[in-house]
Amino acid sequence: MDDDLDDYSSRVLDVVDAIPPGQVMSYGDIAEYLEAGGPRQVGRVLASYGGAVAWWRVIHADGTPAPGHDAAALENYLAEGTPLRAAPHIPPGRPVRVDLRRARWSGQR
DNA sequence: GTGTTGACAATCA
DNA sequence: CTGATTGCCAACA
Repeated sequence: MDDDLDDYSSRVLDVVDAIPPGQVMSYGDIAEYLEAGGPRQVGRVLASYGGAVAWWRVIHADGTPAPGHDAAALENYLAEGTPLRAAPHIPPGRPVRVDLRRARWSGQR
């Protein structure tokens, strides 16, 4: 089955896929959780193979979603019930911000 | 082998 | 809050 991915990439995708709805993890958190690589490596993996996982559940340490489709991420957050730190009416030019205070998932809870 | 780039993070101004 | 700077780690030319 899908052993085409590297060991590290497979692990990252596994963690992202393990994030429950309504929760999110920052790139650095995933790297720390895996005790390997760094936030940049996690971003690289998602940029290459993230199309198979809920990449919108992986965001920056500031609470801002990844580029490419921030609007899609917002739709997902509203659908999943992710704690956002902004009104449902987001005017253009306003970066979406997730309430990491509550949405941060420690891989265990 | 060296230099640059990148879906990052933390600190300082 | 925004912008600039530095550090970290791996992939890529």
